[in-house]
Amino acid sequence: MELSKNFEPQAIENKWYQQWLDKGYFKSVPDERDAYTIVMPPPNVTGVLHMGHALNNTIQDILIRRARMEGKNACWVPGTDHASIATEAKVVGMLRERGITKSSLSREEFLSYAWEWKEKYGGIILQQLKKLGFSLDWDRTSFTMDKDYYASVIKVFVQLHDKGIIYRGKRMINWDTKALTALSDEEVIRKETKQKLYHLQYAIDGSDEKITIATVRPETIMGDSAIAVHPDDERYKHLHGKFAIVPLIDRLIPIITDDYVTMDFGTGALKVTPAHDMNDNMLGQKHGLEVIDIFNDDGTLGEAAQIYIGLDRFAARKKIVIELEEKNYLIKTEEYTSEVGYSERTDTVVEPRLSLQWWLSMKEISKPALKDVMEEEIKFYPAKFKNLYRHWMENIKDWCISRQLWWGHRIPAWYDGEGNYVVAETKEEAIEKFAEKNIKVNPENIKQDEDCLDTWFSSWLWPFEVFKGYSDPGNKEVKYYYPTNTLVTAPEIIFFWVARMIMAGEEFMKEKPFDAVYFTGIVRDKLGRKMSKSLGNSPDLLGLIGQYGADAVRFGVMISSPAGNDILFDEAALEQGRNFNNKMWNALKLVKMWEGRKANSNEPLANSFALQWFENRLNEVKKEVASMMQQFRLSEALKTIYSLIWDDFCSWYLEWVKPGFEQPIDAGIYKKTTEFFTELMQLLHPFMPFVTEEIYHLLDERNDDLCVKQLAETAAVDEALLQKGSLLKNIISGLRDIRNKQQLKPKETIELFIDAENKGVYDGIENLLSKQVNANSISFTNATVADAISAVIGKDKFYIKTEKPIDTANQKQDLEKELIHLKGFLTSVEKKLGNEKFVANAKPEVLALEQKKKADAETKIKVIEESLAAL
RNA sequence: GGGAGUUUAGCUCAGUUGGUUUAGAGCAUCUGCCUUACAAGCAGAGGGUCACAGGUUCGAGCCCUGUAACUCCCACCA
Repeated sequence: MELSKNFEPQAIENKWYQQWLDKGYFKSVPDERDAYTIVMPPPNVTGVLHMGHALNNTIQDILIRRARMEGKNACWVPGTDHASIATEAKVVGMLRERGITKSSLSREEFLSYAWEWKEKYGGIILQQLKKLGFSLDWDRTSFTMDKDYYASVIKVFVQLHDKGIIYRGKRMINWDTKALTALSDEEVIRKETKQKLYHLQYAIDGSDEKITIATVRPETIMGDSAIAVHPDDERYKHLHGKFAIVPLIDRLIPIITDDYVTMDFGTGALKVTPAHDMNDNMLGQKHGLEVIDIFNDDGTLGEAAQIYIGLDRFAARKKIVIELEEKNYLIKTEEYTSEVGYSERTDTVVEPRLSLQWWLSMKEISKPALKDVMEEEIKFYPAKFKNLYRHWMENIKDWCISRQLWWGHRIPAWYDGEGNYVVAETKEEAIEKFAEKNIKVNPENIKQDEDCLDTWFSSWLWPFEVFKGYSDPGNKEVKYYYPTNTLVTAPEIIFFWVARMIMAGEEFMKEKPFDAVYFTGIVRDKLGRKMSKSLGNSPDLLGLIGQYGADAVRFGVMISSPAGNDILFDEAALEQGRNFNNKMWNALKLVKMWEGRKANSNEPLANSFALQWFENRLNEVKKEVASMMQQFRLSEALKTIYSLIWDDFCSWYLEWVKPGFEQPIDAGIYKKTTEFFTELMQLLHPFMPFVTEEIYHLLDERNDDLCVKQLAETAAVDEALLQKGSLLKNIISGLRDIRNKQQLKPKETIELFIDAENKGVYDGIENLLSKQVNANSISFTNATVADAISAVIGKDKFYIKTEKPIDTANQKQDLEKELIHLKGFLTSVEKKLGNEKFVANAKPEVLALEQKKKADAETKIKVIEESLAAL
């Protein structure tokens, strides 16, 4: 069979993925093996595949494929999140394009559009994930609004309400004036924003005096309920208990004192607007102030504002500033920068306002979850996120879980129209509950809450509810798969999701949801900028897969992704992956070329060192990789395998066993070589599944699939043999360097003389040495060889005779350089050994090592000095 | 304002309880090679007072103190 010049990923990716699916390798059912379970963080149904998904899921696939090859029952569960607010925004946008407004639709009509949208676009991202070869158990695909899942979310709400953990309350919330919904604190992004600090004069009632306050929100003065000053502030002491007059609307407000006020900020006088500021609200409660909400839901000014009614808050600000200035209330404007909260979804400035919402009390429910992580029942990789987690958990606030949206799980609260409500799964149950409370209701008047739940109130159940652990407690599946093994996710959602999953796991399963959390970095461009639509630096992933191949993309994101660090994405890494594919492909071509030329040679031992050395090297790396995988050092594991294949296998081993041009290869060596190749492919397979599967099948067409080939036990490593290999490689490189410096062409042969300290070291490697440095003879000697280039490598002295005249100057320079280095080194070692305290305190093995270093350096110096003298 | 992290070669990073050369890798660079698997390649080389200043120690990239720069998280100074 003729193999193509280069590896062609496009030709084989679909073939293998289809075969893996057809053979059901990714399917998992409980059995007697150990489970290895990962639930995929469900992407939003609005999502399209981007680098973050590629990174995140490649890591999961590596862990899952490795576990599968280790003989575990690997189960990786896919799914999508309904993404309440994000999806609703998309659907509203789609409707707008069709000329339909949400307000013109009934809830049912809107939801049918939303479902239509979800059916059409919601599965795209999962289809895209298949292109990267991810070994997900597709039969288990879940959705946070599947019928059963939906029912569980409702049940959870009722259960927590009955337990008193969920309550309804009017409190300050973050209001999104565009999406027209409340947001949780986590959905508010604080950004430094340039603003203006306006100094406004309020007249004092019954006096000619004025008091000046500073504010960044002059449009809220109509909502003012007081002016607060510090009780000890001498400037204002005479005003305590007096009233000020709000400009433009001439309302009287009291001047109150509170030590919350900072005397040296602004003017030391603060306008208090309890309806539109978290702190002012706190002050308002303390002092029993009136709450005047001057805004409509959409951020325009309402009736209560009295002026500029219907105008947007920012437009109103401009107009009011002009009016205040005209009427001499504005006396100063300062540039001022502070943090302003923006909605994560709509990027509009969040309006703090008092609102009746549903809340989840976090205090008790968070305790076991904090313990899990602090006591390492759940291990975080990297561990630094433990601190972050602890800090958040210890300062946790109640979670606002209601959203004024339709796309999501509708809150199971029922109102009788008379100001009473109950929480129940169905209307029927609600009627019963009303009855229990002795509230007479007319079933016709009972209305369900219009709001739905925060998206995260459903996804926090994900690790067990994908196995129906809540709806069908103790079922076979949840018992087998839960707790899951590893969660792989971005640190950005540690509070949104990770923390809450742990709480839900402990609350509903009485058990942690996973053993370990691996936090990936954020994918940035090569300049370190976050990937974003506006910067246009987000690469077209499907395009890159087409261009470089899925394996190269997987290689590229993994090689530049050390655990816990952000990854700087650079297409060069993909090129490296593609080149790696070709390297392996070409090695395969070489081996396949030998296939027809096998012969039983009488002298297979001639090459036995190469075999033994590589076998040990392979075992050594297998052990290293196993240990790195355990510690989630995936990037390092990949680098190690890469170097094993490229350097040790291709550059050294294959060159050592390679027969001469058109010469036969020993059958035993051929067999061993294909075995090594197979093991390499197996080791690499979790990282690069397609190319390895393809090569594996081409190595031997009788092979079953690599995807499910079980890893064998690793044999012990012979250190001495590895050391001998290193020595041989050093000598070869050293002699090649000399050949380079003497400008010897590859074809020009040399005669090699070795003045060896111990000739035995060269047993079994002489022929490899002569082959690799193109020597037509090797002799051992104890005398100086005339007219030869000399070099010291290791502890031995080498003489090279060639046809060409020797460049002595060059050689002398090299030796002298080496001598200076060695002498410097020797001095440092001697200094150490001359230090009594070192000799007294250092561990014996350290001392012995230093003594050995000294002796070695001394011999080398001696040998080099001899060589120099002979020049 | 509080907290965490980072700072090692041109770039991206290893460096695991302080002791294996006078600090390693990949990429990039330079030199020589179209050598019969691979020029998307081969062979070789150069490149770092480990951010800075002190300290502890026989010995510090690693431990301690301080400084600087950058990054991230949290927080109610209008």
